[in-house]
Parts: sequence; C-alpha cells; structure tokens
Amino acid sequence: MNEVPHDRIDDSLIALRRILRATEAFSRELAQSAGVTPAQLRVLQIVEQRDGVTPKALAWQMRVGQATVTSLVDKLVAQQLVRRQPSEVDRRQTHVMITDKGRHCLRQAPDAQQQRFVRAFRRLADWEQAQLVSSLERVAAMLDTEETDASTVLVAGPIDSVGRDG
Amino acid sequence: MNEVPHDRIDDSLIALRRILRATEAFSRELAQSAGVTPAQLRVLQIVEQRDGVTPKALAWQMRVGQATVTSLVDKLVAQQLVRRQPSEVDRRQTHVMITDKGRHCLRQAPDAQQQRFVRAFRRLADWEQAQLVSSLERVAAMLDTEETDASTVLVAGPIDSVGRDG
DNA sequence: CCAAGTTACTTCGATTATCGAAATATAATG
DNA sequence: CATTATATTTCGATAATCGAAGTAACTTGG
Repeated sequence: MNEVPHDRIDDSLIALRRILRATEAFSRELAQSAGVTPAQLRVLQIVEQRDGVTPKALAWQMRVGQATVTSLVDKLVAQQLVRRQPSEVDRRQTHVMITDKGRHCLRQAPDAQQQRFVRAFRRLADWEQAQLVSSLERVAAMLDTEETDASTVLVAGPIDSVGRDG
Repeated sequence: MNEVPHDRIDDSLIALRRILRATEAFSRELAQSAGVTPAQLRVLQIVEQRDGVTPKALAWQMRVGQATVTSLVDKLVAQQLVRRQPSEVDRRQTHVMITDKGRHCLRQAPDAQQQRFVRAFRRLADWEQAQLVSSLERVAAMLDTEETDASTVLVAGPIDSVGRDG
C-alpha cells in the first residue's frame, strides 16, 4: 500500500479542480439570475438557513472580516432582501433576518447546479449513490482542517432545500 | 431505484460544500504565503502550466473578462512574476510568460491543501483510492457543462506537479 | 456602583477584482 | 484598398475586501 501511482492522485486533483471550476461558474450564473452578486448571494443563503444570524457568525462562516459583512449586509438591506434587528438580550449584537423579498429572491434562482446534480444523482443506482456519498465525505474530511466546526458546517451546508419539489 | 432518499442528495451537497469551503480557505492562505492575491495566483498557476498563454485564453479559462485579465497581468508584470511577449505570428496577440521569479514565487507556496490531500490519499488502500478517483470523476462529470473543453481542463487541471518530491 | 477591559458592530480609507464600453492595433476578406 | 473581425488595452464605474479607528454595550474587579 506504499506504492501509490501518482496518476491516481493527479486524477483526483484534476477531478476536484473540475468540480471547483464548475461550481464557481455556476455560482456566478446563479447569483446573476437572482439579481445579486455572488458574495451577496452567499450571505443571503446563510441568512435564510440561520435566520437571525449575527454579523460575527456570518464573518466567521464566510471567512471574511466583519467589516466586509457589514458592507454586504448594507447592500442587501438597501435592496430590502434582509433587515437588521437589534438583539434584545445583548444590544451590541444585531440579528440579520431574511425578508419575504429575500426569500423570493432566492426562489428566483433556479439553482441550476443543484438541479443538474440532483437529476444526475437520481439516475444512479442505489449502491452508486451510497458510494458517491461516502467518497465525497471522505474527500471533505481529507481537506477539512480541524479549525472547522463540524456542527456549523452541517447547519450551513445544505445551501437550500433540495428536491422538496418532487 | 426511483426511490431516492433526499438525505443522500443532501449529504452529497453538504460534502461538496465542505470541499468548496476548505478549498476556498486554503486558496486564500496559499496566495498569501506566496505574496500575491488569490486571483493573481490563479493567473500565475495557469501561466506556469501553459507558458505563453494569451490573455484571451486566460480569460476563457478563468471565466472572467479580458479587461480583468489585463489588470491581473499588469499586477504580475509589475512584480516581475510574468512578462508579456508580443506574438510574432499575429501581432495582435500577446503571450504571457512566467519568469524565474514567478516560478520561485509558486515554489514558495507550500500548497498545504494538496499536501494534506496527498498525505491522506497515500494512507488509503488501493481499492479505496480507485473508488475515490472514480467517484470524483463521476461528480465532476455531473457538474461539468458541455461548454467546458475537456482538453483544456486536463491541461490546466493538475495545478502543480504533485508528489514528485517523495 | 464605577472604572477598566472586552466584545460587537460600524465607519473610514485604501486596494483589488471585476465589468462593459470605447479605443487601438492588427489580421483577414473581398 | 475598404470593410469587417479579432486581440488587447484603456477608462470609468461598482463591488469585495481589509485593517485601523470609532462607538456602544457588556463584564468584571474592586
């Protein structure tokens, strides 16, 4: 098992690269079809998932500074896609809440990436699906650093309710 | 096989999300340790792989406008990491060539992500590695659109020679 | 209860990435 | 040669991002 042909590692990295590129490209299109920028869409998605999230948590999850989050939330507030609500328990804190318009905006985005993925996934046989999940999780574990809080990732992960349409 | 539990799809998307987040975070660190910005690093990596690449090809591969590439290449030229060389066959074209300093800069980046991945990969049993490659390629195929030119992806994919050190 | 320190957030100023439109130079075509 | 097409750059604008400084509110030691 020490004999590892580099071809396989390269193949994996190539595939990973393809996945990343596809996702990046889709995220751009997706944001455009929702009428917001990619960074704003990320915020909006997180806020929908964790309604009332604080700017600090947003910053941590997105790996950007708080100043950046302030700026992004400003833009979304200006478009009335989210609103700020001061916390009642700790008035230093602000809760970012999604608005109906924000939800509607997310619904506008057909999420072509997930649709494509879901369609392809459904065509796979049961054992293939299981294997796919296991492999993806394995790769994720390989790349994940310890600093990543698993629970947060799980909460933040699913991007959007998927397949609930049928 | 029509009965597809959504849990599995969600699990896949969660894992994909984790992979993306890990990669994003690493790319930031990586670029920082190389002394350039993430976007500049992407250009530098591509230029190393496809020395003499034209701005148009760069723009296509990165999915950004040519104006953006011009700006990025400007920055890299200012740091003497790449240079522009007018084409001799078609003087409208410019070739972007990496410099020794540019190569050195890339070497400075330890590429923690790949190292971590490679280390983990080597610990897997043979059959596991094979399965991983196959699964990743399957996912990549699921996400890839037709517009993506396979040959270009392959040329551009491997980011860097990997594992050649040991 | 208050002074000092800490925390959460925003503001400000600067840099970078990005785009589209216009400009420039060159190639190709008829 | 005139026109059209292509490759690139320039220009002006917007967005994302950061660090540092500022503000308000909580916490804690006395």
